[in-house]
Amino acid sequence: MPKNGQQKNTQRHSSDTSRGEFVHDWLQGAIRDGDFQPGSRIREAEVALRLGVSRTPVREAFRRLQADGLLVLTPWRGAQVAELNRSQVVELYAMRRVLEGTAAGLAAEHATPEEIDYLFNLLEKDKTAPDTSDRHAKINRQFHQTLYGAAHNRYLLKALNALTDSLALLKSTTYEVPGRALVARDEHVLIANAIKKHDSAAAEKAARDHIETAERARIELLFGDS
Amino acid sequence: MPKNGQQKNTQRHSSDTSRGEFVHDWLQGAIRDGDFQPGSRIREAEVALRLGVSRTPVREAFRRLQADGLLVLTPWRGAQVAELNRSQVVELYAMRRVLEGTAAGLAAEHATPEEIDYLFNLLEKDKTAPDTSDRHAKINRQFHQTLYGAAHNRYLLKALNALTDSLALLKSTTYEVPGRALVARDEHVLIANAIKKHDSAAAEKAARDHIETAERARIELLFGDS
DNA sequence: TATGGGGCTATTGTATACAATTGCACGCCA
DNA sequence: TGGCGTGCAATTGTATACAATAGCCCCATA
Repeated sequence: MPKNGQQKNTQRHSSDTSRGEFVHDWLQGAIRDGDFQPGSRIREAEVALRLGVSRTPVREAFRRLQADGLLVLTPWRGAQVAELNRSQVVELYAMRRVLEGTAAGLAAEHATPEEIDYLFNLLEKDKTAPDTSDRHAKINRQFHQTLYGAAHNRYLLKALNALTDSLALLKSTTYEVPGRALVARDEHVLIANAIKKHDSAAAEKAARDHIETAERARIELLFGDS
Repeated sequence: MPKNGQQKNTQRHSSDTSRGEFVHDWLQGAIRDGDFQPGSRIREAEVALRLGVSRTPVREAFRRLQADGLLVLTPWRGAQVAELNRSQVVELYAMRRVLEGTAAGLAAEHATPEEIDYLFNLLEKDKTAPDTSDRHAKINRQFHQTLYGAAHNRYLLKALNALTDSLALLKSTTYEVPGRALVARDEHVLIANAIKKHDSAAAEKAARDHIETAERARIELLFGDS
């Protein structure tokens, strides 16, 4: 069971969403926030008890999270939070480099003026934000999320969200690496500028480069070598 | 309920897979083969009766298929087979162009000699195969599936499989377009040769071009204009 | 005849009882 | 003392009963 430091909303789902949906969202959030450690086992009955529902909607949520790659279900042994080994992390970043680059390239072609404005808004906010890795990480998420949306391709969006969720299994943030926030901001500026100029190729390259440095920071953080 | 021309294996799932898994696979196959029309409603009870299981495993399968994008579940109204409108088809092919190109590029770097051999094997088989669109479509699937595997990236593989499943919603095959089989074979040869030469850039380009002509054939087939 | 409201039916959402399987602990035997 | 087999407890898989909801049909009324 999660440690539940600041008491996640464990009570009453709004009446217009099904319990299964509610459980799914709760679990997804709990995994994202690191309340469940990767590799740890999650028992249906525990979750059901905790959220005040029966096992049925819990099982449905488990199946969907399995399809999303966040849970590993073994017959008769139930659910474990997925773990990423080194080669998986490498493959994940390889994929992300491609998709993030594609998203930036498409955004350069299809982004609306509002979306572009919002990107620059976030950059401004990032510059003036208090210097905590949490804060930067949050703005970072918004930046990328906006970028994904600006590509206007629902399959790409879905795939990128799936990658982001898997990445959340790594728990720590590359923003914990000293100096990462500044480098990342500069890289974001490059991406945003290319999008504003509708320079698709430049946007794609900038995004790929950005993911590459993020990957290096991540590998450093995780494995302590290059 | 599907028409079930040649009697799909509706009886007894092998005892070592759960009923939920069995139902999931059966439904996935049935949708792929066009036994359920896109947009048509699927009732839990019907499937349960048909496969001789209770509604519980059926619901689990529904949830997973929803996550895969094959079903649309509306609260209190159940499941409908997903439909693709024109913009979705365009977005889907844009995504596929990227991923297929990436897969070919990675395959040029990482394919094993066995995988390369198998690709050429399939090309040979395609050349000598009886000239029915079904046969070509099947070999085509194997070729692409092999290509996906040769990239050796599990996230890419998963994303490509999801796209392929969605594409199957379109039911008809571009191989029904006269002359498509020959063009496709030539394009496959280009891809395979580039992979054999470990020329990543050429492989990527060849694959993207291949998807582009496939898209044109598809649009022609679906909407009757360029 | 058109329209709106009320109840009925079909269908899904949820809970719970029960079956099946696994892993572990304990004890027996070499 | 160590290895193996058996039985039990914990946990998941499945079926089914029941609750809740939405859509439809029918009838009454203007």
